[in-house]
Amino acid sequence: MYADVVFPLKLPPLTYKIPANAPYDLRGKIVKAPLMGKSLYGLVVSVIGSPERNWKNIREIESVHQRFASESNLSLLKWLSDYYLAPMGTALNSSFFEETIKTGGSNQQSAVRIKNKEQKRETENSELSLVYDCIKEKNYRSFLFHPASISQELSILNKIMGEAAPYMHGAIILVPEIGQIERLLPDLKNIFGERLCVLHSRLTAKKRMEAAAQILAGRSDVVLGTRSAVLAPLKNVSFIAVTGEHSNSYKGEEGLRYNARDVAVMRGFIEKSCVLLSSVCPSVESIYNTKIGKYTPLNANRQPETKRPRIKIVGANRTKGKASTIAGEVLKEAKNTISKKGKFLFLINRKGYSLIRCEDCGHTVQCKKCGIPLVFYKAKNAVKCNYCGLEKNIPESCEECKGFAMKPSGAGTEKIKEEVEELLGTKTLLLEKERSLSPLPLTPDILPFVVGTTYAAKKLRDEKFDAAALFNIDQTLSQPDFRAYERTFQQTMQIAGTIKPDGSLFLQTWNPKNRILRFIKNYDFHGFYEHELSQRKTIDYPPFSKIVLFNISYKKGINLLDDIRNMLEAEEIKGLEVLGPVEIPPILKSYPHCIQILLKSKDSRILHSYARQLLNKLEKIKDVKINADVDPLKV
DNA sequence: AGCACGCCGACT
DNA sequence: GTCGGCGTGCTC
Repeated sequence: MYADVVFPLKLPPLTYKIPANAPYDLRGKIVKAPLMGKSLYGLVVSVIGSPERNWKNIREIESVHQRFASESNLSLLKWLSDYYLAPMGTALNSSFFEETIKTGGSNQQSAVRIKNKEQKRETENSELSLVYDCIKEKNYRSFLFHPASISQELSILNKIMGEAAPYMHGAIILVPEIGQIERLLPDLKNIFGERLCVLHSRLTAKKRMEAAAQILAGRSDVVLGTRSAVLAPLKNVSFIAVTGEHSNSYKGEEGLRYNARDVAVMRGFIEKSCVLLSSVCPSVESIYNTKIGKYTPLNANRQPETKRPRIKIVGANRTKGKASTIAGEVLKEAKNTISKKGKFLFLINRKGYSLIRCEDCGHTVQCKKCGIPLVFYKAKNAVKCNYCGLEKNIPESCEECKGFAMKPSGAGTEKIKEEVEELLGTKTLLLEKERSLSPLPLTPDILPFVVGTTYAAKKLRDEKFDAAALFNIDQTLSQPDFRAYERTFQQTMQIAGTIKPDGSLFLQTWNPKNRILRFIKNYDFHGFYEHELSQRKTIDYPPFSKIVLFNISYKKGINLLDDIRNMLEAEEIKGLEVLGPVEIPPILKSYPHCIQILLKSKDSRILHSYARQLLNKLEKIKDVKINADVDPLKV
């Protein structure tokens, strides 16, 4: 008998001989086996009668250890590897396997103690009884809850957890960012006590190991954490919550590029658990999934419309020359706010002072290597590439038309700061990612004006402002990505959430008539989703199709582009659309060239089988690095 | 992940 | 001439 063993390395399962005296049920157990002259821990994923191929030297498993994976865990592992086009070892590596091995693997199972607080139960005739039933009876079902506010989102979650605690066996609660763990921790600690453990990427190796050991030993069966916690090594899972389900943070950009929200749904399906997705601004994709019956909407629990800040669309100053970037109406409101000792937030998603543009031909100075605009920093009197770090003097003449009319154009945080200080006679606090590392010099009581990127908005989430102005909404809307409108809508809703309910949010734009801005202004979720879905349908983009993005990084350009084009054209597959190949700016250092291919199909099986084939072919080419991204966020 | 092999720069 | 840098490839 032979066993397929997966190691936590970038490798597919490897075949080993099972020693005669080995226990019978090896599947899911940890074994020690020789690999490259060393002895390594791996996971048995299947037991087979004979090896798949005649390997020259099949070696024997050295020792058998504790169980790591249940049947469900193995199914999930397999799915992760298939779906995200990664070797199984990569999937295992993301699944707390190393942490388990290093703890020495305590094997004893202590019974889960359930705090059985007798709480008065109002007869629940709301939709929530669907959720409770689903948890109690171990049925798979995914729900989508669209609360009116973050506090409502969290209070529903607490209510469910409190109610279902006695019959919940295994639960995962996901938050998009580490900072949001704090908000849920006290209440969950109160409900679950010792059953609760926290899991996120910034835990020390030791703490992560401790958490893994607690979970594996069955002492912890409720896990609160970020993205990676969706793969917590729980034996049973009866409830998975994904808060802020629209968040981009759930998608990984390296290693196994999984989307924790989608993994949550799949894990729920495999484990027969209740999955609750929630967001104050759900993703278009999730809304679509409620429309096709994949998710069950929870509408009745949405509170009646709460008061929200007024959103005002303001046209940008059209007069050329001396006119300020900040529109008169915004300035007036800012003055008004400061006179009342209120707090005003200026937001612009561009660092530095401005860009440099040729007034003759309209060309913007760009980084030749990265193909993105160079940012002008006034204090340094230099332009800088925020991507590769290149810094140089402002070019005297235009590289396109050779003219000499190079002028600052557009605005960044520095320029807004300069204008605010000049026009309102007040100091401002500049809050940017690199500039002010924690602890923040946060004194908005003294400095009512804060200028920053949207990073500032995140940092200041719990700081309620009387009013805010957003300057770069046109740029966000016009990003060359099919999700640009969705992101703009979500970001703006998020910013609106940081303003007092009776306050105002100003959106300064060159196109006040833009349809998306109307949806935003009116908090018209329904209208926005309908509009966006119809747009996506006409161009056949997600959620009406599935996509996989390939990045092929390579060193020296013999005609790889032509080779790949020929390779793709050789076989045309029905129901599959191939966009590219196109040259794009390099993404890996030491690989000066990059080619991109986008695969798109309505049928995810066609898409995946072709993507896997293509990946195998591309990996055979020498001196290339292939990166496959399934369900990419940025296209 | 580690470990071997291989191809260009610094140097006893 | 060699030593050694890391960049690349392989592991049943």
